[in-house]
Amino acid sequence: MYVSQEGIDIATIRDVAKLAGVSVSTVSRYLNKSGYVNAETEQSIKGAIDKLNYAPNVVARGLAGKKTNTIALILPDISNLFFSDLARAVEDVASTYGYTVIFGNSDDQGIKEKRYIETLKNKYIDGFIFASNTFGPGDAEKLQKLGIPFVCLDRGPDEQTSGVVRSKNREGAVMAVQHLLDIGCRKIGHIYGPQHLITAKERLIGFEQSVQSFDWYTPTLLEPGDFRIAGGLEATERLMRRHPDIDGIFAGNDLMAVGALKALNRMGIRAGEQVAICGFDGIQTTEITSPELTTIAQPIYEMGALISRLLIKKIEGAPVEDRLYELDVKLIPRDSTLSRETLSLAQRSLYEEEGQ
Amino acid sequence: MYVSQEGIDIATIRDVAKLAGVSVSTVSRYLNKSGYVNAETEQSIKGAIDKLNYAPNVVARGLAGKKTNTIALILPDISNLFFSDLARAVEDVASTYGYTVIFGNSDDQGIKEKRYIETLKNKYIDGFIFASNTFGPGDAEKLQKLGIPFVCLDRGPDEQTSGVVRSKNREGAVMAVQHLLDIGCRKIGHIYGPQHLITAKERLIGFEQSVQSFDWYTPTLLEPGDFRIAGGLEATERLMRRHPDIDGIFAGNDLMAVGALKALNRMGIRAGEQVAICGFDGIQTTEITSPELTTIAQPIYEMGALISRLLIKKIEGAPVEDRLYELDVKLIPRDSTLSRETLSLAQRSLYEEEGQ
DNA sequence: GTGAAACATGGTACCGTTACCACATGAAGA
DNA sequence: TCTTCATGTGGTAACGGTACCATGTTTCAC
Repeated sequence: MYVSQEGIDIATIRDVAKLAGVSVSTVSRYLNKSGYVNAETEQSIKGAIDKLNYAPNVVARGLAGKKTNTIALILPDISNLFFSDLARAVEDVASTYGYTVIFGNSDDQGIKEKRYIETLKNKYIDGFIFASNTFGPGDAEKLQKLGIPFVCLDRGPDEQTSGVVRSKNREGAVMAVQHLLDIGCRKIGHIYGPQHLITAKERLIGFEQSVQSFDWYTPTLLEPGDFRIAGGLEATERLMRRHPDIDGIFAGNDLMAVGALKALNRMGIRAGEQVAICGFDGIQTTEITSPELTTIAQPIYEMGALISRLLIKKIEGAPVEDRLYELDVKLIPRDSTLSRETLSLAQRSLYEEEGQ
Repeated sequence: MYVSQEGIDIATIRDVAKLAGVSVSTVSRYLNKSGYVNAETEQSIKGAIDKLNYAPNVVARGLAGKKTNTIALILPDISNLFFSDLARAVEDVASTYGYTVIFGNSDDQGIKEKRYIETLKNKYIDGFIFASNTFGPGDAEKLQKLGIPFVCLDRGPDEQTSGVVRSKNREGAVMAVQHLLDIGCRKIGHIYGPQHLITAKERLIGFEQSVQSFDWYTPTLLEPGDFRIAGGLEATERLMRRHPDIDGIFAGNDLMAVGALKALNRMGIRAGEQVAICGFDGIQTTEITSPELTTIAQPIYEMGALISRLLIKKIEGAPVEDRLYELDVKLIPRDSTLSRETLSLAQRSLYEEEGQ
């Protein structure tokens, strides 16, 4: 059975003041560099702090100053590869600036999200990062009223009211199609994600933009998916049944691309050779499949780093433009999109690697 | 540029008291159910709270009562699949009990871990979960002195001083070997993880235990890896070069098993048919490879749920045994370990699925 | 009828900081 | 000499709760 020890009392600012022979005000000024402190006094305070191993109580500070050096990261699901990468970046940056990160899983349910906002607002959280898709104008207004800064991933509650970080989804889709065309694809299908997600929508638009002028293009080359493996798998099956002559698939995200890979595998179709596959996101998993997945990589880490830096700047009152920050995506060609040339190249590099 | 709005002042307990026509003490008693409150009084307090949309300030509560309803989860790296799954479970349970979760990435560096402890102890964190491998007796003693409860994943600072949750690693290794033998393997290698990790050590012991009586066994069938994909890949290459007749590999964790798969693939060896592979952990990724990976699955979610439930019980003073909680692992046979029989079974199920 | 126990409520000193104001000193400029 | 201002320090009321103590009223058993 657990028995709390307690007892050990931690030094307070009063203890420091007493030991240093000054007032708490002076110690406080020293700690916050918020006023005059004589050089000698400073030394004796420093000594007292060392001797007592004193560290300011952040809770008391929080109460007095309404600032807790804590930010909240609300995302759909931390166990989702994309978001755990993002979380890592956010925490890295936050801890550099002396902030602590609280996370919450919304499962894209508005109620859960609101619950986090409620709970955390009276914990004096300094700011929020929303990577969740259910964050709406109502929530934004509430936070604004409370004076709590926030930034959003992918989509803001409405343009211009908050910083939004996302990557160039439309442009990425165009790159994907171009790449598929480059390697020789002549009939490309697209598995698109849930259209309430701006990322999915933009990628679909980019795809349509790129292919509509081709005579092989028909809207039945579009197939809905759910941004998950299973959805990608089923969508691919439907798509291939409808258009057995497809030679390229652009999946709206990597997980669906993995599903597509599985589907082709089951159907006995060689992915990368008979049908090329290109995903979107650049999650770690794309390196694990075989063939490895070609993908349009979002700079996930950079996005996380940028978004938390933006938030911290807002919190600390630095000038921050409340606008859309669109980051570049990058094509990472791998074996799931082999052209005749790249095929031979890939094989050559394979030999080289074996020779090491 | 961001301009904090502030202004909107939140109702305090004093506002509630005034509106309800009672004293703050009475409201406080009502809120905490910590004393007598008349039924009528209760109603008017309830009314006032509703009208003012009052919610207690957790920071003030924290200062007064040294309890913040916040726990910290210190893990090596949130972007690691295993730990993000774990984090999900921890947060799920914690939020059920009204707790908020702070996370920190230690990268298995003791210094970072200590830094988190320092930072968080004066945030009046209620308790710690350490999933990090650098948590030592010194840290434990410090927390104990401070009266801050903690629990550990996999390994405690020393037996009996804290709750430790892990799974049956040794037993799992035995299961893995048995499975490989069952499907017909006659020469099995093992890629073991870093031996300062108790999980890696136990799995190695389990492996040795299971194979040492066979005449084909020789210590050169053991190969070190780093618990990551690259390490597993290289280890497999070394292993296969040394023993080209190996027909089964037990990798110390799933990531290394993925590496092994990649290595075999490069060498032109059909994983699952010529050489069987079994991993350990049960991370999501094992379903993504092809062939899909057989693995000894740890009950990751249950482990996370249990560990946070233990911590919360400790925090709330409920009786908790400070002991080792060992959870069962489970063999998940997949295509990377096909026996002749299972091979035919697998193919049959494949046809069935296609027929759907 | 009386004392004890249960019920009900209010006052206020903390919890550990910060922010503001008051005050003192010495140097510089008019 | 008298302001003015930079420097340096201390006192203390917040911040928003909780917890303890004091005070009063009922209720009820003996």
